[in-house]
Amino acid sequence: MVSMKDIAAKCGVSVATVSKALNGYSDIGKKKREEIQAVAKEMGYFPNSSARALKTNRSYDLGILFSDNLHSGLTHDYFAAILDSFKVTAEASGYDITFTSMNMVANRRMSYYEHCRYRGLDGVVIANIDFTTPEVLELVRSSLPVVTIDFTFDGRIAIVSDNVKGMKDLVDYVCSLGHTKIAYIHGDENSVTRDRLSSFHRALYYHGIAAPDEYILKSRYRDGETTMRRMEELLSLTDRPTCVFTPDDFSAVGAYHAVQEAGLRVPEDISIVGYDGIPMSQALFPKLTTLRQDTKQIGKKAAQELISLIETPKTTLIEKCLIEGELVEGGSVMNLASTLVT
Amino acid sequence: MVSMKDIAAKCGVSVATVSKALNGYSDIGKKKREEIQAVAKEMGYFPNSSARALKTNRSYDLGILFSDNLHSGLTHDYFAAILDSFKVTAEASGYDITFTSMNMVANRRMSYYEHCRYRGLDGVVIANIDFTTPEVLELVRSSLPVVTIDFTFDGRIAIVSDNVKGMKDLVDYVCSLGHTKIAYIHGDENSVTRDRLSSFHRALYYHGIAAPDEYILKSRYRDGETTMRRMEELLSLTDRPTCVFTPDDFSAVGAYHAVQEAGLRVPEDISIVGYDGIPMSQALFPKLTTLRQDTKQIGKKAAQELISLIETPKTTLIEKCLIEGELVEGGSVMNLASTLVT
DNA sequence: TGGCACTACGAAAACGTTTTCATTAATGAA
DNA sequence: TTCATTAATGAAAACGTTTTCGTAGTGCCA
Repeated sequence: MVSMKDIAAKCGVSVATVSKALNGYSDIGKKKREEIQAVAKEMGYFPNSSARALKTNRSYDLGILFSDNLHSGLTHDYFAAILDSFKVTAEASGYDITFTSMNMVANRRMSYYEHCRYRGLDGVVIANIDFTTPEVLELVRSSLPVVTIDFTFDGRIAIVSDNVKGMKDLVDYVCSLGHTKIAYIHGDENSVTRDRLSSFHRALYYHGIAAPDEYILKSRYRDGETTMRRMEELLSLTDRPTCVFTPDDFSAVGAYHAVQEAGLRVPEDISIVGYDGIPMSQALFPKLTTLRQDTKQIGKKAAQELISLIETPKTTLIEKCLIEGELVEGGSVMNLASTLVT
Repeated sequence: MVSMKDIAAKCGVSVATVSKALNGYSDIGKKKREEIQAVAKEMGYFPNSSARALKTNRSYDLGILFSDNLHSGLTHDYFAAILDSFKVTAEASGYDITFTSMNMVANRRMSYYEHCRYRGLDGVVIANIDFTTPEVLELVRSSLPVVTIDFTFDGRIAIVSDNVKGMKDLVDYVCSLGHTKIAYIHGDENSVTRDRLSSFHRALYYHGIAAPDEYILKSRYRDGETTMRRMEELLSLTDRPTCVFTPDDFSAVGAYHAVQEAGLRVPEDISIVGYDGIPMSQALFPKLTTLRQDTKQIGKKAAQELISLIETPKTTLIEKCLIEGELVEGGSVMNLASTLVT
């Protein structure tokens, strides 16, 4: 590895001069600076991030904390898409990305926070994880720059998909097609679910509709099996809903299954809507009507805010950023209104 | 940040002693060692990876080089699953994972190789990328420990999904169900495609079948649209195949579409098989018959081999590791044999 | 000519480790 | 008691940077 010392020797200057020349300091003569830069390029010099980080306490490396559980972080379409976008934005700003885990180091399991300190990460983005564990709380309460996704902490920047508006849009759409008997199979209890559920009820209320208790069932996110069983329960009701909301696109497939098993059709016999707008949703028959979350924007915004927090903390507003999604009109919701009219 | 110096001061020993005690050297008295370790834990000491890396030239950080193209790396189910498994195995061995990109540093765009040197990565795994670009070749030809996935370089360890056996299994299965008119819409030209295509022809040959030219069409991986159009061409043939192989599960959906648009049914009118075995494939109607690639094993093996290459290079065999997949029997292939018998 | 303000550069310390080698203390043998 | 051996510890250099501060050199003005 060619170091500044080598360049200094070759140019007959000091290491300090090389450092300044390469970093564009103004107190090095133009001629000498250009000579040094030329030699550096010619010798194939590259800085050593460890040495630099050691001295400056800046690593230009961001941590991402995703669920440690096997097969729920990277293989989760929604979060994978966010991560992808986050990565693109961060890299464009000169930052690298490292996964934050609870590795072993020095014969001891490190907590997330300890891991970040160990690696000298400049900041962390947290997503898709149980935000209530002590390890996550330790990290969130630390002095490290942190941005959370789809979860809000006091005094921390949060990038949140606008579930309230998203759900309202879906309800408005479904109602506009004449549905009044609308059920909701929702996901696990958490803040996202709470937002969607209350928005669901409120939006219905504005349309003068109240969903009976037996129309509100609990499943789990990305769990097609459970959602299928809940769907079966709904189908067996004497007063069956005309439209069913599912936790997400993936579990909506379970609902499709249940309908088919019962010898019925989507949307002729019953309508189904999803949530997320992952590519798969538009590969189903019929295409799923769903709410596409703006993963690209969420990831980009998260990176921008985190970097802003790192580089210009004083001028960075600590706030909750709502990112709106977009309704995707598939063919899984029947138009009851036009049926009546015709 | 509490450093070894602080511990040394508190224990009244030298920094060298602290370092050795913490790293379990045998030439520190048991009593003193334990005392130092206790104080370190009490003071919340954690090593500084930058300082350590600077001194030892070992970062315990692995690079992963995935496609830089937006929406084709992380959001690609197959590679996301491999990465997930790689991450789990690497972290269990005390390694962190950093994305390798072509970031800007020191006013210059770094190549992949330069980036690895800059970060002092101990090794890199390369996957899902155009292996023929100069930047990738530079990396592969460098002295860095490298493991490639689904691509073979001379003198480099490669972890490769066994496409030859996988395709053979699929063909054998389909033939065992009585199919003889079998088409293959294959993906872009690359080594994976070549393996599958030649295995397809050879397996058919063993069954005494030769696929006519018009049964071999070219589409692209993960491209439902194009695959749909190819499927339409096949459906319009006077001598239509009874079974069609698609590039992968995702594009198989396009084939499903084409069949439906033509007013036909899968598998009654035409059979379809996919490749990959991603979760989505089992959410289709009917469930797709496909070959599930063992992503968990591929990722795990890649991590194991890479770490072995780093830690014990002399005893590490440079070889191509074939990972077998598993046939997933969905409902998308019609049993022509039993139809005849019954 | 002396004084002053710049400009351009270098010496050296520091960041937190690891590791070599020397040194001291303790132990055992004679 | 003395010498040799082993065990335990520390001093110091080194890794590759950044950054502070000092110092020559230069030009300018009075």
